[in-house]
Amino acid sequence: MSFSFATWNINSIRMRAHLVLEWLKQHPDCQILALQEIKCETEQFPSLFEEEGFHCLVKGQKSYNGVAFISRTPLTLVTDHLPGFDDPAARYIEASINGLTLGNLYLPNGNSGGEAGFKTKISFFDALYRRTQTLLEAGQPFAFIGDYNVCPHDRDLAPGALSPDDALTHPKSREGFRRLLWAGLTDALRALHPDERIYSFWDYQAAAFQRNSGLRIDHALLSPTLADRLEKVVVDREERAREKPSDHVPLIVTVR
DNA sequence: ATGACTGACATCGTCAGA
Repeated sequence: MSFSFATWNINSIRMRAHLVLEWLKQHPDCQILALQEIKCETEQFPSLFEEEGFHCLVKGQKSYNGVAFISRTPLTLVTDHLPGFDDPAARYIEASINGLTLGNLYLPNGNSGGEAGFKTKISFFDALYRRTQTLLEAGQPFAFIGDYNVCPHDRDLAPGALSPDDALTHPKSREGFRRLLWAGLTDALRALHPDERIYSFWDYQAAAFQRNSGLRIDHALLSPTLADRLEKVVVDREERAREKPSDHVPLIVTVR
């Protein structure tokens, strides 16, 4: 018996609700999908999914950001913000389902807003580190899934895809990610595919997908007992070749 | 040196994304 969950930065749920619904129908084994950048207020989240029998938890805001879960079975809201991250942006929602806790996160990009913008990114990492400690102490299996806006290692980006001083490869961003690994979490994709060139994002510009000039910035970090149950990780690259796609593709994790 | 793609908006140029 296995359990699958997925994460997908959708870049506007209102523009791509049909893509998400089709994807859910094509992936009947995926129990729960975490979305980022829904780019709408909570009340504007498409009713389509509940009409189709799905259960949704949404934390939205006007214009930007916003995160949501779409689930085949009922799920329980744990929190709609990251404790200790003092910012009104809708970038985190946490739910429990079948004894598993899932944190759905959208980390700040960190390239805009100057020094303060980058600081916000680092303070999100600090709060996520503290959340990791809290959940580790609670002892339940958990995962943090979402758009981390970090290429953890040089093999996680195509050569030349970013300028050398980009916030996505900044040493402080990478340190924020590595601290979560030091705390005991497992990068699910790298646990099973340590060296493969796998990306989850391709820019809309300059034919980035055609040139495979991509980034691996969408990640699933697993708690120790969940990592022990890890079976499979798939990045659904095909989704980027569709009509009017998101610039990110889904990442699907299967555990026993 | 510039513009490139896309989405949202108290839209028709500007900001944010990564």
